[in-house]
Amino acid sequence: MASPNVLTAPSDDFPRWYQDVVAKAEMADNGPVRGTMVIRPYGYAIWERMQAAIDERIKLAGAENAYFPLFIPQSYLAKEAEHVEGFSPELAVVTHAGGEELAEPIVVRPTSETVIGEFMAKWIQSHRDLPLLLNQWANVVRWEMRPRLFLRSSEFLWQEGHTAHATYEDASAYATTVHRDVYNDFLVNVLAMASHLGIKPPSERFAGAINTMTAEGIMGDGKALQLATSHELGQNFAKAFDIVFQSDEGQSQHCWTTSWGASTRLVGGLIMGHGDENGLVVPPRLAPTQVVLLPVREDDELATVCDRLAADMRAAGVRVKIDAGRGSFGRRVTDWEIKGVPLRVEVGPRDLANGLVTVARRDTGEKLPVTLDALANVVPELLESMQNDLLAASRARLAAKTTDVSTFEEAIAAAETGFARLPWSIVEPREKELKAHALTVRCLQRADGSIPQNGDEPDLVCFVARSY
RNA sequence: CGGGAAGUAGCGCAGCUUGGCAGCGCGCCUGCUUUGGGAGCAGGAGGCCGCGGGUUCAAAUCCCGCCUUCCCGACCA
Repeated sequence: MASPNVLTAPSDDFPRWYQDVVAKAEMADNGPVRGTMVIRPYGYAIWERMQAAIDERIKLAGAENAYFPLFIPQSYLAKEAEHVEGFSPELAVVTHAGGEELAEPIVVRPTSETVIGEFMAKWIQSHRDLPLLLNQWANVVRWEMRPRLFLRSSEFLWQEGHTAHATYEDASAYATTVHRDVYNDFLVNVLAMASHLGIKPPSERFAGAINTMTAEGIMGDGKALQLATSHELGQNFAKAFDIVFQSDEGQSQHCWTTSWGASTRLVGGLIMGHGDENGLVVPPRLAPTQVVLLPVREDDELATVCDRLAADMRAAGVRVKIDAGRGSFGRRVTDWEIKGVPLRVEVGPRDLANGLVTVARRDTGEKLPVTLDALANVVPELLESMQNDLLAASRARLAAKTTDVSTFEEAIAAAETGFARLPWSIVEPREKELKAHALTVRCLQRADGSIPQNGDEPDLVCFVARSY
């Protein structure tokens, strides 16, 4: 595969490998202000495809896109006690504007529950206005002490959904639907990433929520990464912002609200979840470029063949790029491997003499000869197999890195390399002790693996791990 | 924000101890030869030595402050 010294080996120094991939796959650069991120075209193309896939699912779940302001009056944050307490340390606050000190400081949104709550209160009058299902794609700012590209930046991009419902049951069911049909469906069917779905213990809950659902993935170094979250906010924000409706019996009642989000952190999850010693591995359904055609040298005949093959594949719905004459063959191979393009088609005179090209899979490195005429039929099948194999590999990795244990001490040992799964009743009284080992309870599940309604259910199991 | 390390060409680094011409490898540009796993030769361009102040005849080098990056903690999508 790639020559040594192109990338740091992940087994050697995982954080350095991650940075190498981000830099050499041309995903992102650090911005000039600490914690800020410049997302480069290739990284942004991946994010755009994530956005499209998530947005499609959000709309299928019935939510509509809208946009709320970046600037929020500081007083709004203060209306919900837990919310302001949770976010205060991370806020960026504007005190001066227009050359003058502001009478009331303005907060740069860390999340939009408060400002959206204010407008939900205005828009909702009747039970007929419910449910109100909103989503926005936006940037948010949460000041970070220890930033890392994509994983933790002071400004990041995300979608945040905000909904209001007439009853607890409706709100809870909707949050669960989003978690399963938007997030998990995206993770499984597009990102090809297996995760543990569950609820957060109270200590890890979103500030102001009564329940937080999470999808916890496993990274190449055995650390957990929260890939998406959905919150039931109960009536906390409805009471703080007077989001009330008249029921069909004429009673004034507070709504039940939810919020849910997934961010550019998913790009970090993609890198660390699927990447290998040769760089990024992008699942075919996500990949901005699914196939790269590489003529082995600059040559008119090879170029003609590449053009024809590209046209054939595009007609079959495949996203194709041709990379000719940009340096040596080996260099181009390595560059596209680092970028994780699923399939590479090598076009050279030796194969062509036999009517063939060579197709190489990024995930397995496997190469196979394919006839020119068959390529446009074979490629979609290969892409589909690779998509399925990546998901299977992710599931196998998650299973291999999840260890069932039965004591607190065993959990601490097992969490060195991944998830430790054990009864919540064993961990709950000693949860604070985990901190000393840099561990947290990532989520709670029912014994059958399903998502609990709340943390009060008996016989829950928990997953303990190191995390990002 | 606490502890540690570091910032010199696009990237990786040497030079700093003992102050005295700004260096190396890769990349980049031009030309030629090449191209089936990071090509070769020749020529060339590229620097506020992180920023600001101080010491000195003289600072990449010594001193002070700040900024940024990386690692380990505390906080988090």
